[in-house]
Amino acid sequence: MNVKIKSRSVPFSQTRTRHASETAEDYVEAVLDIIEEKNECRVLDLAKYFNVSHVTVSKIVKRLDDEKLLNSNPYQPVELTDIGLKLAKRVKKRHQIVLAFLLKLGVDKVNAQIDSEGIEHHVSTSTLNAMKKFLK
Amino acid sequence: MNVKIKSRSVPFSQTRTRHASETAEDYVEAVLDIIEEKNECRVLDLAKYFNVSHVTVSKIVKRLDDEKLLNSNPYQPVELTDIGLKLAKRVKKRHQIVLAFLLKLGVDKVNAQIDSEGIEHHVSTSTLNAMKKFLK
DNA sequence: GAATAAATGTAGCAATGGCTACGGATGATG
DNA sequence: CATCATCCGTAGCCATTGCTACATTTATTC
Repeated sequence: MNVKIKSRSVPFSQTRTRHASETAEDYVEAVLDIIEEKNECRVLDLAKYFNVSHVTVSKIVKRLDDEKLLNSNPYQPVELTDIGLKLAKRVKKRHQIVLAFLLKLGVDKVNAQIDSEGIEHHVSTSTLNAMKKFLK
Repeated sequence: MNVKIKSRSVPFSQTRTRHASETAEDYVEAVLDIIEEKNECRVLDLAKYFNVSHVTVSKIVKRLDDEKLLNSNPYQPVELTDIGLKLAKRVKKRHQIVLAFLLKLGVDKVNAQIDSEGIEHHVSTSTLNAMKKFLK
């Protein structure tokens, strides 16, 4: 009963674009985290957070500034725009749900932490709701 | 005493490298799927599968050939090496577990299918085991 | 206020994953 | 066996995410 090849109407399309969006989500979430902790977010904070060079951060910040998710001025701390803040809060909430879900599922803290960061970008509303239900 | 920023020992490191590995996993799995269905896997089969141009496939196939995951000769079908086959089977199994898990969790078929493809690359052994347990 | 350390920016390179345009190979079919 | 459609490879472009090396700005400290 040969399994039909999954007709991939959308899934794998535009990998590069999708990765760029994931980066945007990771960055706004990180900026929110860092601001909550230190009251400001510098390029170097992000570089440490993601374990990359400040140059990489600088480029991405520039792009996210263009996309109106961040406000950045030369040699100044990075700030979230209203849009960026909304996105960050949404992403952070989703992240927390995924993490809590994995923990309740029985995954150890370290792996739950790591996996939730990778998984969160690939969770549809449908899956997120199923996770929420499970958590109750 | 302010909450420590999650010490990301490894998680976010080497995003580009990580993405390349995910691509490798996706490709060997796809090759296995396609061979099981049509007895051979051509560049164009992969292009349709991933909804990209044959050029993109061609480049990636070349890289995976260099990495000894595939055997490819000009104008010939793509084949899996022993290493590639092992990887493909492992990936496919993991994929199936994630998919079954999402379905049992109550996610609808369409979203479970899509999400499982994104999630599978970010599932540690620990999380995979928790999913297996849940499935029993 | 000048020197210095720290933080950012800029230039320029590589790898990955996209593409279009074009040319060569293979295989059917007349 | 010549033609032609299909398949595949190559050239060359772009964006993203990495990097090192070097320049500039900001902040501190003497």
